[in-house]
Amino acid sequence: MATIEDVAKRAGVSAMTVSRVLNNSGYIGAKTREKVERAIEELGYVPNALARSLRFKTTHTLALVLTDITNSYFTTVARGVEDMANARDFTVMFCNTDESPDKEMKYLSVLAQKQVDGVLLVPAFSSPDPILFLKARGIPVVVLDRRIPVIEVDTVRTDSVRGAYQLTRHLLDLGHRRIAILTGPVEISTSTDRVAGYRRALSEAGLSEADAVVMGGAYTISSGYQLAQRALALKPTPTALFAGNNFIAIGALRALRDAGVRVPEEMSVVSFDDLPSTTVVDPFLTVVSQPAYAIGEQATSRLFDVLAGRTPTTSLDLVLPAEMIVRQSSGAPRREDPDTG
Amino acid sequence: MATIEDVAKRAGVSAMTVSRVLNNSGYIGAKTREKVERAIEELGYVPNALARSLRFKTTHTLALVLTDITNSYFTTVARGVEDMANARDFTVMFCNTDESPDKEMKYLSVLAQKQVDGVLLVPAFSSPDPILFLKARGIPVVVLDRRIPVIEVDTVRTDSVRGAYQLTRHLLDLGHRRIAILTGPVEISTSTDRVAGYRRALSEAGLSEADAVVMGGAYTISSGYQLAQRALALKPTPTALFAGNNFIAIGALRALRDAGVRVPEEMSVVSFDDLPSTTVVDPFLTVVSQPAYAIGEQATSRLFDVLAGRTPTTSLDLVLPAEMIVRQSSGAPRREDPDTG
DNA sequence: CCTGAATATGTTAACCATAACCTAACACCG
DNA sequence: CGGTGTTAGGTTATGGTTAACATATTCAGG
Repeated sequence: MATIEDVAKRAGVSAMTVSRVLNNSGYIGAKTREKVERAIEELGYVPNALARSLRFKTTHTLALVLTDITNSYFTTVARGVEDMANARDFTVMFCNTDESPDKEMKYLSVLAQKQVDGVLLVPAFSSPDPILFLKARGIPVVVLDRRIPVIEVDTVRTDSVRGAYQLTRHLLDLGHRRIAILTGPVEISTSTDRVAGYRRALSEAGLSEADAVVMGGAYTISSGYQLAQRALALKPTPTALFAGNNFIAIGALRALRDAGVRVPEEMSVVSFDDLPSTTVVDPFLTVVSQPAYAIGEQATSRLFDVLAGRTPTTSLDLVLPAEMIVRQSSGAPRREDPDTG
Repeated sequence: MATIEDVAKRAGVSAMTVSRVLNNSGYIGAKTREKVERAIEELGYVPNALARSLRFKTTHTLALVLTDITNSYFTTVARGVEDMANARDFTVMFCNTDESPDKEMKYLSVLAQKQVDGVLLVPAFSSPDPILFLKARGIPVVVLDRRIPVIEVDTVRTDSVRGAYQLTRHLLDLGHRRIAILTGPVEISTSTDRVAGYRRALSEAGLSEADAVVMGGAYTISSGYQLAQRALALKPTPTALFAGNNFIAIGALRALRDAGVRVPEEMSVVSFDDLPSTTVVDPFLTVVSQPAYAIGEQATSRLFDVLAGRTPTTSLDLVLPAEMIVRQSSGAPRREDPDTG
């Protein structure tokens, strides 16, 4: 790779003159400019961004640290981040933590070393440590998707409470009274928020604490499968299942298929998170759809505000609304005596 | 962010001594080491990778340039790349080109500036220019998914010819004789290869050139929808559709649904690319499944070989086999006089 | 013809980390 | 006790770019 010095030699000028041509700064004679431009062309020179970054203390690079890019929800978030970053001539590094706090910290350390200008973080865990680590090193962070309790940090997320409330309310309106919620890890805010919305809807409908059926597992297909199996074994059996995310929904639907339980005739199913429209011919699942792309965009936009020094005194907690989409997987419960399993 | 000089001052030693502690090189007294380690701890110091990279001419960073991370196939490729890179302590920058050669070149220029150690490229177009650009700057490239004609470059891809042959053969074995292939842009090697495999199967089955129904569009859902509509309007109407990728398959299935054509009773459908198992409850589509994760892994592994100087004289063209999975979307054609539409 | 502003280009130092080289103290040997 | 090797640490220069400063040329106006 040619350096600015190589270009300078070839053009018969000093490196500084080449720099001026490159950055259009200061005075440059017309002939000199031409000579320099020719030399740049001939050598295929591109400036070394490392050297620039070392001087200017900015790398024009962001990092997106998430749990698993393979989850279509995060894929879309990532796309929103990348588009917004690209529009400002930033590039994005991406890192999968697989929900491992260890992997997360390792990545954050590497990212700090690589001097990224900012980090977009989907925390693996509800610990303030990763945030503190970044703040201690002056690296701006925006947390996506999940809340981090205790600590002050910019956050962009979906209104899980309201989304869960809406879905539960929808089921209640259809006549369901025994609704099981199959949710992710209890330590993660999305889980607790969705359970909170679910409980709120139940209590508003006059149901008691005892009517709530909360089953916690992980945000995975296999967990969804197992939770649904356990829900089917309950007496009285729930008439509706509320899946805490798309993976749990897929797992639950498979469990129902394997158990020969028809949806929605024998069991209604609703889910937080839609399935990607690019992989489904005929959307069937009643869902609350998260504004994944917008979350990526908004979080990145906030990060740029912080980078530009446009930082209001208070930290942001941007809560975007989810959209409920009623489809065929939810219907009225079967007409039976509601008190017999 | 603290620098090595800050640490040195705090520990009362020179920067070089700190460097020796960090890299475990040279002699260090036990007390000195302790003092330095304490200072590092207290300041939360992490070494500046930019400065190191500037000296060592390696950034431990790769770039993955692809068309759209939102396509589940590429998401999985990306995951394969990231896992392999992470195992060697490399980070990955990702870039969506949206099949635009312009965007692609802009990204490559930025990546060259940022001194990435290597590029994994899913080319937007069958032009050698991007490869030449990188090679001129001494940046190793591995091309994924698609062939680039004319030029010598390492490539890792699926055996499109054979995969398409298998799918076509499968339809022929079921008794289909009028099979339409709905494919992507004719300039992209995956399209031409899949059409080639399709044609080979037809001709082996004793069908003539005139029996081939090749319809080219784009690798998008809307293109799949339109192509299927046009296929339905043909006389004689095909009895089977071969979708060139997953998006085309989804579009085609939607067109069939909207036209009230049942699959597989009235129309068999097969597809190159599977749909992600994480979004489908009950896989239905007969497909050839690409080893997406392995493609990402293998390509990255090859890149590391090149970086390590383990470069055989000849360039690699690694062609991984696709796996045919027969499901319910393909069946025997309806028993009619095969010569009347 | 001289002065000062405008134009054009070069030199030095800094960003941060470290390889290569250099200095100094000490232990051990004959 | 001088010589030599080991241990422990510092100094300088380098990597590529550019801000700040310095120098040199040109030109207009008095």
